[in-house]
Amino acid sequence: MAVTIKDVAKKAGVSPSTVSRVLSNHPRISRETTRKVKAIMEEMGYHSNMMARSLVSNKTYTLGMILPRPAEELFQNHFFAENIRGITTQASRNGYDILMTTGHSEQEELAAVTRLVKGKRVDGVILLQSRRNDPIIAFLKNEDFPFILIGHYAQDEDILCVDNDNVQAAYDATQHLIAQGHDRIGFVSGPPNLTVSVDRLDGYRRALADHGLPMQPEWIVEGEFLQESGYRAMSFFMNLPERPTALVVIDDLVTFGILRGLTELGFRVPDDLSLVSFNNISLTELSTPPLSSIDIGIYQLGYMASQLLIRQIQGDKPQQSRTIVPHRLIVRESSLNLHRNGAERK
Amino acid sequence: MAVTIKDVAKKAGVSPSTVSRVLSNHPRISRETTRKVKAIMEEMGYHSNMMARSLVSNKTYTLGMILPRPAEELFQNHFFAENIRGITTQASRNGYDILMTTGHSEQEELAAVTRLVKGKRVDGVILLQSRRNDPIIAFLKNEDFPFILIGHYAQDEDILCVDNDNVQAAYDATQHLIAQGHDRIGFVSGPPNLTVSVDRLDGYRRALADHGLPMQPEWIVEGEFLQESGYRAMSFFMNLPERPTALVVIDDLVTFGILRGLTELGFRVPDDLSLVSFNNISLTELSTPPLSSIDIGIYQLGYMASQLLIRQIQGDKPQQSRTIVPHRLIVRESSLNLHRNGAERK
DNA sequence: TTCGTTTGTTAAAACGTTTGCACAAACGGA
DNA sequence: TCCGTTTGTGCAAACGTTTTAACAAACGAA
Repeated sequence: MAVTIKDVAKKAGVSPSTVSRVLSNHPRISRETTRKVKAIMEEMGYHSNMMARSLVSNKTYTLGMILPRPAEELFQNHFFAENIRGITTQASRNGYDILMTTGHSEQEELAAVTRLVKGKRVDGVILLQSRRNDPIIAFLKNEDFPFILIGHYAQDEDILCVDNDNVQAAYDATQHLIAQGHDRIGFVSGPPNLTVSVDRLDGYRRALADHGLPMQPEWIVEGEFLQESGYRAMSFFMNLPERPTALVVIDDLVTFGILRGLTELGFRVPDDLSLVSFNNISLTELSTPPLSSIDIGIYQLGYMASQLLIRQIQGDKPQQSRTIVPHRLIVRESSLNLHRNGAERK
Repeated sequence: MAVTIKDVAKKAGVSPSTVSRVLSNHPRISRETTRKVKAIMEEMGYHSNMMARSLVSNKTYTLGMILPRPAEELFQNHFFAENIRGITTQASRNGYDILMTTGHSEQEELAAVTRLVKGKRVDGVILLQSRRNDPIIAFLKNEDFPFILIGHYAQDEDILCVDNDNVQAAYDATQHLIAQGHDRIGFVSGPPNLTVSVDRLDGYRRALADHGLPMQPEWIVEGEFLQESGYRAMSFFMNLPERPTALVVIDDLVTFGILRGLTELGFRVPDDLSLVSFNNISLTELSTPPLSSIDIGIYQLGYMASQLLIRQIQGDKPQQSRTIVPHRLIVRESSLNLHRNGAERK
């Protein structure tokens, strides 16, 4: 049916091996043969069969990726497109494709990875998130299969990963609010089993401590990466006898929930409550008021992950296992102390 | 290295062919043999090598997908995650994976598809968008390779696709505004070479005609699927001596641009200008005011595309080539005539 | 002239499956 | 008892590559 290496060989009057070597730029092939074979490949419309090729070479030029399951999805959503774009851009630049799968339960996810790895469908795997005691990480590590994690794995710091310095990022956010004159700052966190929640909470605590501000345990609220969590956190805070005047929020989406609640109750941002959150998704600048947010370089996280994984596949072991993508605080109206610039708040 | 069918065969005391048949549930294999072989596969941790398998069977159980290029990206962004989620969910339910590639130019995109198709890496292709005279469509059609388009291709109605009835959707949007008492309705369109722009403009025109409202050519503005386009359209409209009182807008993102501009200039929505747009991305309900939008079922578009493509691959030719995913107008504050309910506008 | 080296090519095995064909054993009807 | 059919299994070819080892030819130095 399709044109094979044999067809080309026959027409060119050479052996299949020669054609294969032309394909892989073997140094021992003469200029004349190369020219002739290439011309005939062109003429016959030859394209090499990837399946046959990778069967023998044991390489697929494909990276695997597990899509997050519905539960975590909302968090990933905005993150997602941008992150994937980074991953695929860099991958394709190196001649790699991306293979995506999903699983509808933790078990199915593991089965999917197993299939990709054991079935030799991919050369490496990119993990978009990790849970505590992640069985997928255990499996990949045990198989000694190349993989990279976006984020990091507190239980094993030896794992190749691309991450932000979330402690510092939260520190910066908190410090920014302090600099605006706030001394009653709350924190809206995410699920406590995610490293990202732990890290950011830590940064918040350190900033308070370094500036001699007291830590109020009731000013720390946990939730999901969902709008509703923000809404709930908002009503909790606004019903306290002693309210915070500013919040550091784990995710922009949560902040949208807070904002909506505040608007409904007639509170104003930043006057009644200042807000800084994380991720800097595109909508933060469209909201009213525009939201201050920490840009964590989502595209770059994906981009670097691809790059480092491909390097590792090609045998280029990186020096350190953790690569940090820099973050940047984008100050917008939601945390600007417009009306009482620098003045202390009563 | 890895466990092969031969290893299993040897240990089970049968031939490789028998093992292979156990794998594919061949009817002629005895219950006893099946049991034994499966036990041994389990014990040895056997997983079949996909490359070898698809080399001979000529099937990959993989669907290909080309990511839209940077230029179109912003439009796709919100669309994207949701759409992909639909595609992969349904694909994985049928045992298919998704292979993604990108190209940085039209030529590279075509090369990528060629590689996937000719290299036998995928069983079918999903196209997320189409341009006029799309060379990819021409190629796939010429190769008689299974593919499906999300959207439709005006130049060839015979192509398998999943689409919305965009004419009707725009009709509904326009009619809704008319029902709110508007008789001066403008339209903000997208790039004129995209079918979606043409269809929606058409629906808008028909609705006006059916209700006896005159068409003002200067009330139709073209742009990109970008915020900035909205901003520009807004200043154009608001500077007209005779302004429209409502707009139908091709995409939610464009509406965000309009909204921002209006807010800057001190205009209010819906009082000074009512707005209805398309796609109903998650942020429409978070904006102030919340935006009326036509929900086009992005997830379902992806879901159906997967399903129909897989059916076609498996030889199940569908009756009609075009499948319509229903749309739904979600009315929110941006088009509700709150203060003068039903009253005619002067 | 001789022989070691370089250059260009090929034959054949291997990668891990699937599948058409052959064949033996078991079965069942006459 | 005989023979046609069904049932269960194995042999070997095929899928389209890559790659090792071998070899012939050309070359160049002694």
